[in-house]
Amino acid sequence: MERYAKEIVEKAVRSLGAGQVDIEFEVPREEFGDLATPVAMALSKLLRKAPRKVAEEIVGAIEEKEVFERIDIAGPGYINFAFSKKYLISLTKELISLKEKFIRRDTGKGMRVQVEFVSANPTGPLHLGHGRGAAVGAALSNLLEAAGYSVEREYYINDAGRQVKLLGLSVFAKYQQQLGLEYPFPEDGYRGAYVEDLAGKIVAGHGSRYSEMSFQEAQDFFTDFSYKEMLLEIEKDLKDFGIVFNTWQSERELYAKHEIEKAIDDLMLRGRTYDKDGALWFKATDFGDDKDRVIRKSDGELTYFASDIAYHRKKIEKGFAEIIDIWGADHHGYISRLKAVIQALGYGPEHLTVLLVQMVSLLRGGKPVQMSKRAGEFVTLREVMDEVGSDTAKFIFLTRRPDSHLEFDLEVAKEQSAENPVFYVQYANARINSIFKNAKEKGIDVSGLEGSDFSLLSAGEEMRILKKLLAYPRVFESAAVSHEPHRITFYLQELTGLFHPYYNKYRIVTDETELTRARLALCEGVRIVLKDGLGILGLTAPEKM
RNA sequence: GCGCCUGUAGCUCAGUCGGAUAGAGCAACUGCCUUCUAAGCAGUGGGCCAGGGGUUCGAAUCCCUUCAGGCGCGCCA
Repeated sequence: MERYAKEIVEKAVRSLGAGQVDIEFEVPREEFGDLATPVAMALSKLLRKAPRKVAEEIVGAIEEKEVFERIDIAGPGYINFAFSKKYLISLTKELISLKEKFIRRDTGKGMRVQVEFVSANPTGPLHLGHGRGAAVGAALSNLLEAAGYSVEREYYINDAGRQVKLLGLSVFAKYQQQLGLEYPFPEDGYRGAYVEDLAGKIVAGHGSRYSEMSFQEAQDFFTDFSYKEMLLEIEKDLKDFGIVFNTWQSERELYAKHEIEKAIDDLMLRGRTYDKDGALWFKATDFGDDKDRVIRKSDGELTYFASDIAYHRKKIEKGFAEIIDIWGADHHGYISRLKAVIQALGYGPEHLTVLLVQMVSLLRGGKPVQMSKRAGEFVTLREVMDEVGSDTAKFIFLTRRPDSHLEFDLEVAKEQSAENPVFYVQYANARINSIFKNAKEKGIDVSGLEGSDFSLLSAGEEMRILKKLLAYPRVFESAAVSHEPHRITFYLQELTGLFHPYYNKYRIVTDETELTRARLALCEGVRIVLKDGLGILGLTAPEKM
């Protein structure tokens, strides 16, 4: 509904000869109307006329008067629009018959986008911070896909570095110890209970077969076994959390397919590297990074950054129009060097978007829970899923801006469970479902509701719901372009915040068949939008609660 | 020391790229179930938008600065 209003106002402004102006709309407080624009105030300086005078001229130039019930000039120079009921009804009918097609404008036009998220090292189970990244990444992917982009959801597996080897060593040490042998546990080894479990599995499966070996001899087996087990667990956790990936990119594979050398050669050919002190450096400072970065150390080992270069080069080669990386905020220092890589490879820095998801501090009953993967102290995503439920956890993650710090109090999340906003939203869907069931039992025809007589909807609550429904495309669109799924979450709470009181005050299914059908149509609209929003957020839409 | 993020109701958080009287949930208190689901509804209270300067018709929002919290600054991964 905003799109059309915008065209109308744009036309009017143009006819005043004001040239190209970006027309902003906002949704004002109800008594002012449905849409408002401060454009006259912005123009007043340009045209050197009083804002209210400009507003009058704009209003005078508007031709499509029948769309609006009234157009007012108010305050310092706002133009407030109130749509005519007839226009609102025609749009609502479209919503009900066209469903998603009405909601979505094809902004993406099939452009390919990759969203990489979670990408936790397979050296331990996923913890709560990964859960936040997963919820946000999945929701963003869904959002972009719905907006017409072709989205690839990728998980990058760090299966090549020192960390997985350290996991292997940790398990090896526990294995020896479980067999009653002396073996020093590595200083900075992984200490979680899952390391014992991995060792136990090897003892159970292979007995003392590796007890006489040095780690040197056994490391391939221990490392591979351990990280692959962890990866299986991670995959299962994500699956149970309702997160789907399309591709899993292994770091080892980059090595195996010589992608690393190719990438380094590429940068060398482009003249973006140099040798110093026996090491190979990338000239990150050419593209605004603070310092140059080492690709190959003087001992010949490649750095982790070398893999990152190859990995991002591969993303580019796959031909994505935009690459989105979702990282924990503790990695923010790496943005500039990777943007430098993108540019060194000949692309604009905007080709890569890094979305930072801020840290999650975990509390239990107001007291902080220390999180350290190495020390084995952490609360896993699995535990949180079991304790508070996936939908609740996701909802908590998705009611915050990704870049705001999050305090996740397990006790509060559990206590609130009964009163949790997620249920409030889902409950509306269940309720509507129940209403339809009731209507069918009473023998009411619930098909072809877009053809019902909407003019029978006269209550203020009904018009308010209707307008809220029609505002959804705007919310959806803005959430997609700004990469902020949480806007959907808040919107759904507002929508259901209108629906529940309405339900409570009015009876939907009555003896008056036509009125019933009109109200059912309104419910149908709510249901369409609710399901769409919940789906994007990756939440279930239960039919019964 | 430098860089990034954050500071809004008792708590957890929104605030539509500068707009009208700053919002929601939770917590607290008072009422509502013979009627489509009470995971609901009606109502009450609650704020120097961390502090201070500036920019302009107009600032929670932009700039400067101070304070507080978090994170990051390796030939680590």
